[in-house]
Amino acid sequence: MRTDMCGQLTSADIGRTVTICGWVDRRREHGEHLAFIDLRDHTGVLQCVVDGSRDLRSEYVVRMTGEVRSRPEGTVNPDLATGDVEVDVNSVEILSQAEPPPFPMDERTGVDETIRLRHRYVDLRKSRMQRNLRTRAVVNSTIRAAMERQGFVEVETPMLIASTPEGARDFVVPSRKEPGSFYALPQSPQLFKQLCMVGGIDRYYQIARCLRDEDLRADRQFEFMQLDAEASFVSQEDVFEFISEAVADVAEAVTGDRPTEFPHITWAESMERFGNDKPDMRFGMELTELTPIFEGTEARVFQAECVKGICLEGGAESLSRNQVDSLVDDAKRWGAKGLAWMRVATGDDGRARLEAGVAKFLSADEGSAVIAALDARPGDMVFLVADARRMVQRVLGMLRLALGRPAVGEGGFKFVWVVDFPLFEGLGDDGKPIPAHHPFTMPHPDDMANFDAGGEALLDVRSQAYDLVLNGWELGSGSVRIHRNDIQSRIFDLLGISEEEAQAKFGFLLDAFRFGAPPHAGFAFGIDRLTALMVGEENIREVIAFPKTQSGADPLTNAPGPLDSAQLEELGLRVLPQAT
RNA sequence: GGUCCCGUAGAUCAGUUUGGAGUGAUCGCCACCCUGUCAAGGUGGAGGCCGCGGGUUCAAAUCCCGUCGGGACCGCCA
Repeated sequence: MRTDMCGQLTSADIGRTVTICGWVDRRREHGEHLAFIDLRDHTGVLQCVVDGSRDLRSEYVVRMTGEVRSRPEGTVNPDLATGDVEVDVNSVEILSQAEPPPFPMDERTGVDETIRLRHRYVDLRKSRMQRNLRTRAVVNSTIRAAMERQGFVEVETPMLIASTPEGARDFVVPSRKEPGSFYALPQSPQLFKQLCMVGGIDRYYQIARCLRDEDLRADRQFEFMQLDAEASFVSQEDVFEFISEAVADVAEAVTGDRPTEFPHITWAESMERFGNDKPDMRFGMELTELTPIFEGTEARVFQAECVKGICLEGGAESLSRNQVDSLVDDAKRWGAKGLAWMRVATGDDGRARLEAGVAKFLSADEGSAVIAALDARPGDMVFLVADARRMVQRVLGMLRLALGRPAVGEGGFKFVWVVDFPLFEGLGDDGKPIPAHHPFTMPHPDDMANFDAGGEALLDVRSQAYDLVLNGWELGSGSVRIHRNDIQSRIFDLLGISEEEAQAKFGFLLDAFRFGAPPHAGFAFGIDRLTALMVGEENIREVIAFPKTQSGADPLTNAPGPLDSAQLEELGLRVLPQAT
C-alpha cells in the first residue's frame, strides 16, 4: 500500500516515485493551484505539495503518490528531519475522512488529561505517546533478552486464582459454575513462581500483569506490569546480579549509557540518612544526626529522643517567610510537633551564626555545633526536627524531598539496592509482629538469636529482603524465600496464623514444600515505573496505552459500569442498594 | 478515611482577591481570497447552563454550603 515512511525520506531519495500513507498533520493553502500538506505517520512528518482544489483536512487519512524532489532554494526547513525534500504529489486518495480532532494535535498545548484519555486513540498519534509506547516495547524486549541470556525460562501463570487474604485488596471475579464462590486476580505471581521452583524450573521469569485494588497514584495503577523472576540455588547477591544486568541493559538500550553503579545501602542507614526506604540519591541534603548536641539542652523543643537537621543551601535568601510557614504546616501535617528553622548569617566575629526562627532558644555552643554538623554557611537555611526517631526520619525525609528533589529526567539515573529490611515492621495491638514483606521471607542468618528470643527482640531481626530503588522510586522488591516448613511454621506461629489457617490460605505451597523444595530467591520490578523514569515522565499513565484515572475509571470505555440483571442472576449476585 | 489544587467556547487560558451594564483573548472550526508556505497570511462568521444543585443578595462566573469530575499527596499498596 505504501513504499516509504513519511519521516524517512531524505535528499538521497530525490527522483524516486514514492507512495506514502498517513494523517494530515497540517495544511497550508495558497489558492486553487497550490497547497502544502504535512503528512504524518509514526516516523515523522513530510511536506507534500498538492494542488489547492483537494479538500484535505486535519487528520484525514490519505495515501499519496508522487516524486521526491529537493525543495526550491530558500525553502528548506531545518527544523524538520525531512526538511530538505518534499513530494510533488500527482495522486491523492482519501482513505478516511475525519472530524476535527477533539484537541490540538500540536505538541505544545497541554491538554486536560481526561480529554486525552477519552480520545486516547487520537492522543496516541502524538510523538510523545509514540515515543513512550515504543520505548516501553524496547524495555520489554530488552528484559526478555537479558533474562533468557541468563538462563531464565518464561512461564505463564494463571489470572484466575484463589484469593489469599494477606496483602493488598484483591480484585475478585465471581464464579458462574459455583455461584457464591469467587476467583481473585493475582496481586503478583508470587506463590506460583515459588511452585515453579519446586517444579524444577530453576530460573523462572515472566513479564506479568499484577492487579491490586488499592488507591491509585502517579506511580500506581490498578493493573501494572512487573518483571517477575525467581531462581533456585542462588543467594541474594546472585539475584542482585541478574536484575542489575537486566536493568542496565534496559538503560543502555533506551539512553545509550550503561549504568555501572548499583550500590547497596542497608535499610537502617537509608532511614537515618534519607528518612525513607527509597532514597533519591541524585542529591545530597542528607539528614544529619544532632541528638548528642542537644543532650542536656535547656531548650524544651529539643528535649527529645532524636534531633536531626538538614541544610538548604542558599535557603535564607531563596525561601520567603510565607514559604517557610507553609513548610512548617507541611511538617505538622506529616506528624511532627513542629519544624524548627533558622537562617545562617555572618556574625560580628565574621563566623557563621544562626538567627531568626528558634535561634534564640539555642546556646552559643549548641548553635555553633549545629552549624558545624550541618556544614552550614551564611545564606543557608537549616531545619531541625526533634521527636521520636521514626518521626524525625519521616518528617525530615519528606522535607528533604520537598526542598531538594530534582525534576524527573534531571540528575541522571541513580540506582541503589536497599538491603537488610527488617523482618517485621512493628508489633500490632495484639502484640503479634507485623510482617514487613510477605510471610515467606527468610530471616537474616545473623539474627536468628533475636528471632528465637521473640518479643521486642523480633523488631531487631533483619530479613533477606531487598528493594531496587531508582531516583527515589521503588522499582521493585524481592527476597530469599523460606523453603523449609519448620521455619515457615515458626513464622506463621509468630504472626498468629494457626496451622489450620495457614493450611487454608497457603496449604498448596506448604504441601509443595514437603515434596522437595530447593532454596530459592527472587525479585520483581515495575516496568511502568522503569519506563516512565527512562523517558522522563513523572506519571506512569504516560507510558500506558489505556490507563485509568485516579478514581479508577476509564473515560474511554466508561468502565466500571453496572451489569444487567441477567448477568447478575447467572452469577448468583445481588447488588445492595447504595447507602445514602 | 483525610489534606490541598483545578473545573469559563472544540482546545488553552484571562476575568473570581474587592459581586454590578454585554464573559473576553489566542488557537481551532466554517465560508471566501491567496502559486512557496512550514505554528502560512488576509477578510468575514458561527460557537458559552461560567461542571451541577441549593443558599446569601436589588444583583452571583465571582461570596457561602453541598455535590460531581479531574489532579497531587497522606493513609493504604504483605
